[in-house]
Amino acid sequence: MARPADPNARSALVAAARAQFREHGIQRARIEDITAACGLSKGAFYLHFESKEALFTELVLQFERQLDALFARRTAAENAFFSRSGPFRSRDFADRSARLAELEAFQNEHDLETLELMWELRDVIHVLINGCQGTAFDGVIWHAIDREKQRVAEAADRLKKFGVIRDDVPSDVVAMMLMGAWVLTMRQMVSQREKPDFATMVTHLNKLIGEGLSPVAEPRRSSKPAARKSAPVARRVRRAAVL
Amino acid sequence: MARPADPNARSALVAAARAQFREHGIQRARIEDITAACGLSKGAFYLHFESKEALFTELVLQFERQLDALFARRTAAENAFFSRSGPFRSRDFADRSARLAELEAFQNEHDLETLELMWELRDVIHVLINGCQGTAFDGVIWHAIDREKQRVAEAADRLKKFGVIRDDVPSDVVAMMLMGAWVLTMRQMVSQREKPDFATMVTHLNKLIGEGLSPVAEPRRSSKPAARKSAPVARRVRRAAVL
DNA sequence: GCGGTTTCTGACCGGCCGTTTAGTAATGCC
DNA sequence: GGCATTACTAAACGGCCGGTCAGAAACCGC
Repeated sequence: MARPADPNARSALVAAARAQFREHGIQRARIEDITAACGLSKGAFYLHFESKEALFTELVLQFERQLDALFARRTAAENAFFSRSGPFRSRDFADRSARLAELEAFQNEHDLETLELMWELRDVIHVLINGCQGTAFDGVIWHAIDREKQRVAEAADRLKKFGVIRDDVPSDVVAMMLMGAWVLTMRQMVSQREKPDFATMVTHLNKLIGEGLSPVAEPRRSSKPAARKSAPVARRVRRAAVL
Repeated sequence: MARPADPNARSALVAAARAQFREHGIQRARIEDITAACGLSKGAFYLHFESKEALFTELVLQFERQLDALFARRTAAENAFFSRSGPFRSRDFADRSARLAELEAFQNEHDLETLELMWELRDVIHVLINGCQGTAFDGVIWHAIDREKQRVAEAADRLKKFGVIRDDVPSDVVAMMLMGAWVLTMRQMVSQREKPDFATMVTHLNKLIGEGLSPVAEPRRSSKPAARKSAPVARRVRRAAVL
């Protein structure tokens, strides 16, 4: 054998690199700063990594793999739910409620898992949002967000068909709001030292969206002036857009 | 006199620079590419601009000035509205509606103006979001977004106090959704050739938020089981978070 | 056409930084 | 301790590109 390598040099370099990337972006992060932070010389970097980009690629791939896995699981769960749950025609209120509670439960769980991943890799995400224009990673994060946005929009469409949510608000607007809030959440994470309370955040977010989406009582049709027998289950005051 | 300068060289350079910035970010945009796109030589750039950064600074300042102006006008309008409109205690439904309609009207108008500005400078915004980490412009756009977010949150707080919107959803969550949708809208603009239909987008966005925020009928208090005489103005089904 | 003036060119400089490499230090084994 | 082997260092290399400047070109008034 011979001189053994510092066993934690590599992970130290990764950590230091993440800090530098977060601070300066990929382009302006300097190798020498990364190695200096670990008490190593510039050249030592290349004992562990092919290049600066290779290191970052590693981080991004890790992020993408985990995100893909989450996405796949969530999509599968949604598909299973909708096919198993059938067309929701049931008038049985208890049944509907139970089904919706199930949907809510696993969506919430997936939300939290996703937020956890984002927290773990928040510095990488920050770079992917802010500091990779013109690099090979340009657009990676937005691609993921668009995919997620589309998933939400499709879920909204399905729920519309089942009459679970109102159909006079375009699904892509709904998706845009929901995912937009996620983007701002991601953005905030970077400067936070403590992990925020994701659970209540998700709850509030979904509450607001969910209730904004609940179906409106049908408007009186002037062409069909027949008196309704039963009161509508839900009534809603017309509310102005005031923000 | 002498040889006259090309009268539209400067504006051509600005246009070419914007395209390059949009494509590659500030750092990687090359002076030579900018000038070449105008049929000029590298040196010519410096006849018109101090430096690459100076050119971009000019664009950013233009953006900030206009955004500041819009923000100031909007804040002033809101303050005027709330102080003039008083504490909204009136039970007069017609009066309330008229006031809210007024609020809605000018918020809508300001939204559209702001979107127009963003469309105009969408390439600059794109760089401010994606391509300026570690530069002097790092955070500029997020600062503006945070300011706007805070404005929305404060407006929501005021409306809560007046009982116009429900108070069980945190104002900052509301603001996050609304501004998040704006961020995604900005993001989308970059790749769009045609100006999208801002008016209906704003309408849908505000409708969804507005109605998600409309006050819920008071829950029955078990401690005060006295029968209510009049039906509540608004009732809402509990809706699960399903996206 | 000519002189004077301003515009514009493009070769050049210089710094920065990623990457390489020749050399040195540390370590294990005998 | 000596040797083989591997880890690590630091100086040097080289490409890239922002910025400069000496000179060429264009233009005006005459």
